[in-house]
Amino acid sequence: MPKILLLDGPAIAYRSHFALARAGLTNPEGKDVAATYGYTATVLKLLRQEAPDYACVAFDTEKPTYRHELFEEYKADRPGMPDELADQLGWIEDMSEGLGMRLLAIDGFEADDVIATLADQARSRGMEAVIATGDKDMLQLVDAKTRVIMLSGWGRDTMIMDEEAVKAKYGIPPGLLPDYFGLMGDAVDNVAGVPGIGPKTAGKLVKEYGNLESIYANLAGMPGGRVRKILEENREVAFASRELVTVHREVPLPVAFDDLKLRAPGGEGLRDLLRKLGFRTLARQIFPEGDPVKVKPEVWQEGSDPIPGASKVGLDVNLAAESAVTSTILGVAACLGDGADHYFPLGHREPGNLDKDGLKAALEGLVSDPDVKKVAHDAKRVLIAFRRLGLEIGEIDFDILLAAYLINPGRGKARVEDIAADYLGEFLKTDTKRKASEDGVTIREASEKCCLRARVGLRAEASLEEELGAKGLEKLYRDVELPLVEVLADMEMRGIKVDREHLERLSEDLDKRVAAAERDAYALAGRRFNLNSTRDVAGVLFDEIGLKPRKKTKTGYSTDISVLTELCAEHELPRKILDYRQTAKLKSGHVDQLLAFADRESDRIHACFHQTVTATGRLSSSNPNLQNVPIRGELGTEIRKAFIPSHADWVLISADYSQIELRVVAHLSGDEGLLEAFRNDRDIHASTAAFIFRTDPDKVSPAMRTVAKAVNFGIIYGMGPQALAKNTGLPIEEAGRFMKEHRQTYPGLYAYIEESLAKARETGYVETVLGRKRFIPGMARTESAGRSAAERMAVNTPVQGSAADIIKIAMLDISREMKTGNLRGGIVIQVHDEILVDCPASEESAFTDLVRDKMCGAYDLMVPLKVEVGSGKNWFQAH
DNA sequence: GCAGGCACGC
DNA sequence: GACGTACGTGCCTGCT
Repeated sequence: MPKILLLDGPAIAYRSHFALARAGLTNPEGKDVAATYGYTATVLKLLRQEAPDYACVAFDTEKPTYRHELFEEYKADRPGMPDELADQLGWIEDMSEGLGMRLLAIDGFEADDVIATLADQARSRGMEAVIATGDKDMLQLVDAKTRVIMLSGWGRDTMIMDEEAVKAKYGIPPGLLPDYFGLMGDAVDNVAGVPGIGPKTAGKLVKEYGNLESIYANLAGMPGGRVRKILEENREVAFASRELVTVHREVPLPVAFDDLKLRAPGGEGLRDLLRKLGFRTLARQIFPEGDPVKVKPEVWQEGSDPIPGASKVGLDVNLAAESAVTSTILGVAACLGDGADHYFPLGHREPGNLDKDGLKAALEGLVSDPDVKKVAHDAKRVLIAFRRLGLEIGEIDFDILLAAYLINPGRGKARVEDIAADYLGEFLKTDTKRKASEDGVTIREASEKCCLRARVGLRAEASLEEELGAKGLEKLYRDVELPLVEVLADMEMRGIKVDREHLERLSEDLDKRVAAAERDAYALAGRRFNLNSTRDVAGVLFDEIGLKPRKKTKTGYSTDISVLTELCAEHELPRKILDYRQTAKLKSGHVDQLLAFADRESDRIHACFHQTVTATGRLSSSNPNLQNVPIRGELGTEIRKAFIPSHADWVLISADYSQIELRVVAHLSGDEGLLEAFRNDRDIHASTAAFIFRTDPDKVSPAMRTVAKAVNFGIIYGMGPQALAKNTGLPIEEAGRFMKEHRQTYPGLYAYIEESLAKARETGYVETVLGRKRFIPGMARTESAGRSAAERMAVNTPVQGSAADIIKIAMLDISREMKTGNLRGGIVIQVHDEILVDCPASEESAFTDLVRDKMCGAYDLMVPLKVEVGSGKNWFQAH
């Protein structure tokens, strides 16, 4: 007989909290995770013990229930949920879903009612139901096929209550329990009951007469004592109390019963969650362990025996620092499919390895055959290192980092250790006491670590490949992401040249401006203070000068840009602080950064472009970050002028997608109005303004366009009226009105948003045009802020991610054609919707056409893709 | 070494 | 009473 397990979420959570709150269980971040731990352990035990086919966890919502409406005092005396527990609810809910169960929380009803409804549905399907709860009211649901597991204190045995057990305990059948509890009342829930009737009398009455109706029907025949009198006087209370303790069995549920089938635990969210919570033991219970990953590195040296070839090689490079392009290559590990682990010490300082050419030749022999399958964690690093060594390696066939990223992009860069834990059930011990620099690390130590990483690649490849297939990510991986590795490697190695003198001048100039702003600020404040310290700044502004604080942060009063801007009207100092911040930030955060990263000889910056970091599929950049180079204002212009072509007779070409995200929105939603606007190449913001202000397109003022732009933009981020109001300076009601107008202007868009949300709730993920998936935990959260955050991600990700898909295809196409055409120029920077090319002036027109064609033709949307191309002697001019 | 506040980009 | 617009990187402070 199929079985459903119905869990009373709040009951298990509370029980875990009170049992374990003092145990001091914290996660690696130091946050209290006790309740979550207890909850998870309890649920795992129940799942193992009951082995259900279906399962559902019910939670209460923040909204009042019908019981509160019936009865004002209901649960009035009950203290609110303790903060430590409330803070963990999101985890508890995510954990429930991760373990394969559906989460249900229905406004207006309690978890009990949801459970009762499902128990009834199970019964009518001839199914067995097991309810885990701490609430005795639930016992009324017990029958031949429905059992209740009463959870008592932690560590104590739970009591399984079937029909017989209920009769044994209360002396009455489960169906009469509401009458019994109604008469008795319940102090905890503020259910009055009939005063003067306790368990004894209630039990006697119900046993003898049955339900309340029968009791009152027989009142006349009762002996005329105290009991009869109080029953007569409290008829209404008796019935009302019974109603309160009776569970509601017809809660409207948003899911079909079949949706409650128990899924396999897992989902990428679960691994993340377990890691974040630090539940290693529980993780091992859920994801069983594999064979340990062990290596016996053989350090290759002059005179070593030749290495027999292998069909598969796991590779890793040992670098002295982060940057693959610029740091010393200490060594390379090559682990053979079914053979030994080899380490090639190419750059260690230890003596005795002078035959670099011999080492390289041996290494190349292992990898140069294109039929040998090469596996690595972070193929880009390996590719760049091999190129710098001058070794032919061809393509790397599998990148476990990239695969793990596509399987779960929400996690960010997965370390080898993470992948080993998730896909091999192995907790690697790779913690090195010393940093992995060449100082103090012996070749022996380095080879162990490096080979271990390479070996994990070989071991994990199969399950990652399988997972890619299972999630429908194979094509995205093979056709887009893996080939993109080489494109990014090219970009990084090429680097972008900067004008060192220009930057140095700028730095000096900024220095003077910073000093001036500092002087003025001290003068206005009447004393010196630390302008970089928000705490100091707040002290001066709010305590000493007496300006009114606008908003708070966790640690004090906020002094961010919006606050200071507002305060400018009242005092001169905020203006100076803003000046100081802007110039100081630009200097240290941008100008000096660029100078520090520019190669001493070539003046080129070889930033890293990361392919496996963002949750949406975008690239990110670091060392330095070239994707947040200032663009606005005089200083933005000056900084962008520092980015120059690599040679005297070369140029920079910048190509920008125009409104790519809104075009993607038009495509995804198929909204008529948006499609029409883009198909006719209208100014989308002006066009929107005409609609929401109900005016002629040619009568749209710049101010109206700005508002429309903010609304259009906000859609992509799931903005609400408050945010719009703040953005535009409009009153909230007006902002709300424009959003409503917007909704009426683009109904298809809003229908699409609803569909996306529904899909995310149902499947737990959202996807882009190329099928890139992001798992969104928290769509079923009961706490509204947490749920809203999840919903915004669900809406934004397909938009941002599809745009990322498209520009990645364009980069691949540009790169391919560049190579077949033997062009000498190449891509040097990507900034989400912009590609920057550095090429000889003689290739300018070829590149201009190439970039435009490939960017426009990257993907067939329902609207055209528009690209703006410019060129010049620096990045500012090219724009 | 790490969290929080802030600011730059899309 | 908290929250309030997606995705990043990196500076600085101030605490441990």
